[in-house]
Amino acid sequence: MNKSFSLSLFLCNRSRQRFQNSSTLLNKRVFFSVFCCHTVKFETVTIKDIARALGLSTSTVSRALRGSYEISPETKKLVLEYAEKINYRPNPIALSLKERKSRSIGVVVSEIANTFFSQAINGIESIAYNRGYHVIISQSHESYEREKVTIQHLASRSVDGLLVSLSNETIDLSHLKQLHDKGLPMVFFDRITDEINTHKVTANNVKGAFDATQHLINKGFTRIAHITNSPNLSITKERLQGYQEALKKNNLPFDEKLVHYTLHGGMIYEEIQDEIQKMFTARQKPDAILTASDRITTSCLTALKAAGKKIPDDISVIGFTNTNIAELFNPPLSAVRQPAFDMGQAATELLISIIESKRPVTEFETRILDTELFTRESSEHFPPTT
Amino acid sequence: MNKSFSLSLFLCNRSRQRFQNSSTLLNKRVFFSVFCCHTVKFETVTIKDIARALGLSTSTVSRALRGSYEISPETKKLVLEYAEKINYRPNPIALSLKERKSRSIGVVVSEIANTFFSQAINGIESIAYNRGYHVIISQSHESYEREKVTIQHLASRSVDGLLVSLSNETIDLSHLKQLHDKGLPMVFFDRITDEINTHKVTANNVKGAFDATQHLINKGFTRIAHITNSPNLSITKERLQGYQEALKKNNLPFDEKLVHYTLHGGMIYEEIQDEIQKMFTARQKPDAILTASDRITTSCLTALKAAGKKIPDDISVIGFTNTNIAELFNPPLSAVRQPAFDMGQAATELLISIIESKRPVTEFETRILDTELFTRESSEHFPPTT
DNA sequence: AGGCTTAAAGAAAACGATTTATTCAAAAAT
DNA sequence: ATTTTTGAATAAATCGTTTTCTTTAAGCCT
Repeated sequence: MNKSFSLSLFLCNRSRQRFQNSSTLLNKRVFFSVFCCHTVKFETVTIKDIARALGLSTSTVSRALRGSYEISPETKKLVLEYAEKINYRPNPIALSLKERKSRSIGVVVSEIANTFFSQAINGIESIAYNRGYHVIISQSHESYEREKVTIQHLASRSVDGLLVSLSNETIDLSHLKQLHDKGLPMVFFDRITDEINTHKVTANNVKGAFDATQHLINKGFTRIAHITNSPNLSITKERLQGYQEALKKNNLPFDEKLVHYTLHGGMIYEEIQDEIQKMFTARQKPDAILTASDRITTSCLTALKAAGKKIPDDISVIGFTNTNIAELFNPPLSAVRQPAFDMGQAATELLISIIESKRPVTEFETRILDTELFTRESSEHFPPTT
Repeated sequence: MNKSFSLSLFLCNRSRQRFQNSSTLLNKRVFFSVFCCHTVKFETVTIKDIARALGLSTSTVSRALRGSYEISPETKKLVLEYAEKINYRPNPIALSLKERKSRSIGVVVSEIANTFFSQAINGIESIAYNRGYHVIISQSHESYEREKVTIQHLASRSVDGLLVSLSNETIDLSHLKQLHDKGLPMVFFDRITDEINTHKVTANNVKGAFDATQHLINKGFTRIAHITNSPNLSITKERLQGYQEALKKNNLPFDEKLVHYTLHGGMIYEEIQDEIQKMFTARQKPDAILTASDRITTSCLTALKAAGKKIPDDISVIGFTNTNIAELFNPPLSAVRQPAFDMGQAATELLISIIESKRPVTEFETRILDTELFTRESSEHFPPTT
């Protein structure tokens, strides 16, 4: 009695819903629009369907599905079996609304097509998927504007946290500060900032640059140029510091003119080309170059080749890059490699720890992971200085 | 004045479109809901707050925000001004629940750290973000199991459509067929299939391989090996076909032993190394190699170098790859380049057209985009055959 | 003046799930 | 024999919006 009543009520609701959908169409083919209402939809099974089919209430079904002690074993079995049979999957959107979280994290990097970032993303993904989070990747393409837009995009309540590596152009951090103040969990990696107090993960750039510079000095180079990102970035400052420390330790003078900043991190080839040009028309030419990032390194090699410069005969090169084909270059490229995968993993673990923390997190850490130096032919000295 | 209102309204609508949600498997959910029920929450302003503050009903506020004619100009102004003041942003999750779509699309590729795919993703992103869709990228790492899991993950009602490039291992397509039958829009790109009737985007692999082979033949090579992906993939068949057609056209015999399949697409270095080994221990050694993908190409070059083979003196190489530093290789690498960015764009446009179609789409197209051939030193013949 | 239209706003249902509060027997305790 | 407890299920509120259905009051006709 009661049962049949609720059934008919349900049917009533169903048909009303269909009607409502159809009315959004401009024409009046009501009967047809039942089948192709508005945009075509993916048909899904809900908890209501199970409840109706078994003559139970939605609350009972919900509890049965999650094994609540309040439900009798027989009912549980019934529900679980039927759910399995009709391949029921909870609607994650409804869950998100209820629980006020989306189980997704946003990642903002300058470019995917960059060996460092794509490896870091693999690290991020490896942790996130295991912990049940989706990863939404977006690129700033080294533009402050695009970074702002894309972060706004992600943040409008659709991600539970953010993994950020700042763009070359970014100076003002208010777009991030605002979100951070509102309580959106975020972790910075690689290109970090002092202005926001949260977890951070970075490579030991000071040591990486120091080691690379020391290596060049050991090989006998004395006028070492440094082509680097924009001065805004943390990695720029850290790498410059390592470079300077190595010079100082070896009593070599620091010449500002040997430091070339590129505001787009090698994304604009002409920018690098110009710097190479300047380098070779200067009165005092460098004998080696330390490049500060993946893109800068490859653009620089391309520009040197275009300018007809031979490596290492005319000039030596060592670069920060995560390519795994440095060996195949002509000549094989000496490189400082960052632990990209591990950095991505560490950043994601830290982020999820904030997201899932039961109380506001106030103690933050900055993890610094070691780089690796690979010396190959591109940093040889001709003639060798034994 | 008026202008600023319509602007804020516009921003409102835009942000509303951007949304993504998570999907989780039933059993996992249980664990997490227990685990993080008191997590710190991102404070947010809702339509209710506005209604309460202004002494209006939520329906009035909702209508005012979207400029309904039913609301008086004064009320509209009041609401819009207040919404602007407290920085109201519609909750995309609630919208998704209501509209039954997430405005997000899922992308499944084998690897991000692959020049072809990262460029294709740039193309995908460029269209998707303009149309107000989030992009969720996931990787199969060439594994059938991971492809299945990740697609299930994406599909459990959290994405509006899927952009798929199949893994090397995939033979059985039932995981995709099932979703397709249920009405989930999907478009295949690069590694496509005949078994599912939908839009597809691919490079002209037949012509690409034909041109590359013809180029090698023109240079005087007669025993051309082909190292390629698993025989399951469409691209494998197409490239093999182009290769065979070129041989046939030039009256060269087709030798099956010269075709080397790799089941993991170069992801496992040893696999390539073994094939190279076989190649050079065979009775009849090849004089040139056509490699069929980015990873295979680089792994192959690494293996040749490790085996002490000089290119092009000992053997010539031309490969499918989208790297933009082919010039920097030793020697500069001849390459067939796919229009990755354009392919990503085309696939995304087609997918969104299905998603937003008012009626079920039954007519599908397969777009075939031309490849480009770049000849460099790696495919020279020594001594030259004039 | 009574009936009709219309403008403007509010109430309530809906999206799909969870959860608190409630009901209703039957069993246990007084 | 009445009250209390318990087991098992349901009703209803909630999450934030949209949208259909009502209501209210003012303005307009005869």
